[in-house]
Amino acid sequence: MPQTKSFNEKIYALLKKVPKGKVTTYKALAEGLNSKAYRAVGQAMRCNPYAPIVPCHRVVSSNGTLGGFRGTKDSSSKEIRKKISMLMKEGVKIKNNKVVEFQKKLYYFL
DNA sequence: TATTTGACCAAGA
DNA sequence: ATCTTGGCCAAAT
Repeated sequence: MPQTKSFNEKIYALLKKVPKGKVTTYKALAEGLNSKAYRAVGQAMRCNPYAPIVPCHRVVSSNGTLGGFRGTKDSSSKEIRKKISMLMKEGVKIKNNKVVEFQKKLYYFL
């Protein structure tokens, strides 16, 4: 049986697997897929092309930053701000655009 | 089919 | 510390 699902779909599946209150990084997702397509991951999340089933707000950069579009360093985007609020509500605190103890809240796929 | 892009990462200056 | 460069991969055009 060939893999009918694209990489993107796998990413969504993995992201869906992440429990709330936890975060993951593009890298971790890629690694979970046995690939290094950090970029492809972000590219896929670019706009949740698949549905609200993909909690992109739970995805952060390897640096612990929100990642968020390369210019969104000050949470300019309201969407991002909203995501931050959601994370805070779930237990993930954000400080200075960075996840507090992000490494501790990181969800490991491996 | 080829080129461009993109919410990345790591290292170098 | 910030900025630039190179590299990586897949999806979109």
